[in-house]
Amino acid sequence: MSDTKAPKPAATRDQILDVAQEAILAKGFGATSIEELIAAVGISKSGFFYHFRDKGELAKALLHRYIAEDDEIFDQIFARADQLSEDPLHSFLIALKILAETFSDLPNGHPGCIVASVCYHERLFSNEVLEINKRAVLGWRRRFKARLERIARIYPSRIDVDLDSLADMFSGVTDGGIILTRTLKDAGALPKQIMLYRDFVRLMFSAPDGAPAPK
Amino acid sequence: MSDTKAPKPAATRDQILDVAQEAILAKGFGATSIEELIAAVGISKSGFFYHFRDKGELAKALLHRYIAEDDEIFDQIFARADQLSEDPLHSFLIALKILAETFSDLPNGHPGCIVASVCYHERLFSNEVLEINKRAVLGWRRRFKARLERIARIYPSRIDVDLDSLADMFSGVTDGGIILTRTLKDAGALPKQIMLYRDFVRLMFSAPDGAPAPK
DNA sequence: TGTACATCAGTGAACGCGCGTTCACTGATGTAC
DNA sequence: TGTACATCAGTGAACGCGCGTTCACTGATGTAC
Repeated sequence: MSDTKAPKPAATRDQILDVAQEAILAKGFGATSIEELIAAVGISKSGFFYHFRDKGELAKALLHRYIAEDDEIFDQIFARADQLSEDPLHSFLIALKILAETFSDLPNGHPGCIVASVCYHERLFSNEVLEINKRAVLGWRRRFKARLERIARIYPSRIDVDLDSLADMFSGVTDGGIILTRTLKDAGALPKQIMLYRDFVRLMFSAPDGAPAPK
Repeated sequence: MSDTKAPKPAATRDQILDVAQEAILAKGFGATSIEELIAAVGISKSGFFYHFRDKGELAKALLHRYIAEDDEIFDQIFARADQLSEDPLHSFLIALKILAETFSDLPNGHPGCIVASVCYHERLFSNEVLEINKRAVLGWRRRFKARLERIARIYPSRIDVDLDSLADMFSGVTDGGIILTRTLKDAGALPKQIMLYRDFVRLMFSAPDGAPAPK
């Protein structure tokens, strides 16, 4: 169930996951064959089935890895933002800025979101995988909602808003921004969308004169 | 090149497109077989190839149809909103409300966006199809930007914002909202996200006291 | 009105390839005593 | 230190099925004269 942390990095397995992720984000799960993965990694087909019982287990492992990496990025960025400001609103705005810059630095734009890919292939996956996907989005909601609640406790909001939805909006804007970036072939689209989300939060919790102000 | 409008509705062709759209949004293009489509429609495989030269042409036709239907919905909703208010901001806010309600009325949530699906299968498609996809997003940008410009001419904006990106944000929030709806299995997620986008626009162009006000 | 031909909307059979999966096996390394 | 066994990280061959595509053909309807 849980990914046991191997002491050795199991390089081959990770290589399979790497090429699988790239291929799946560009062609979809159904159009990505085991054959092409092993050709890229340089192992035999049986080598693949040594690491994964079947193709579905590859999907599950990919999703687990993606979510874990994502969580780590958020942990780091929020920790850094908290170092830079103790004010919850300012820290949140800093974190969003860092995030936008992080995405800006990817030369070809964000490579794509596995969670979004899974959701557009849902009939191919077991309920277990779909549940993992759902829990990932709920995890991001929890993370962002906690920040927004700390802000709302200090700053009066200019409008009445459901913090669950506002937290979800980050995931939505990001996944939507990735689609914009890929469709328009414009690496700048995603960071701009995140900065707009940031503008929204700033505007919502700012004093009427436009500048965010503590109570 | 252009879809010639057949006088007869060519029922079989549309049936193929219907079942193809449903399957592709749920499993992806690569995992959707011609075999299953003809089984659902009740024709032979050769019948399929009478209507579409190959599988790629099916994708192109699907995308064309989706974009055309989408444009028609926007035309109708914006026309209705313009009937209800002559003020560009109020009309825009009304249109977004109607849109959110339209999506709310879909009992199982939005069935999915073909443009997003294509973007997550880009390596499966010709440059021609990817260009059609891009033009669709640019078309939505143009449509929303025109509205936003009319608003910005009358209402002072509380923050400096790029109207292209703000227009794109609608597409992004919608595509992101669809992913939220599907992943969380919560039909309400998409309308809530659209209402948040609406809040953002309202807040941005409102007078400092919170209520939108003409100049 | 009759006849010839064209077009429309398909059918049926066959093709070769690549897919995911299984199975019996293997050589290198690790562990117990 | 030597030996026996277990585990790890794979190999190689074979499987049967379903895939997209092609080809020659067909019966019903439309059009020209």
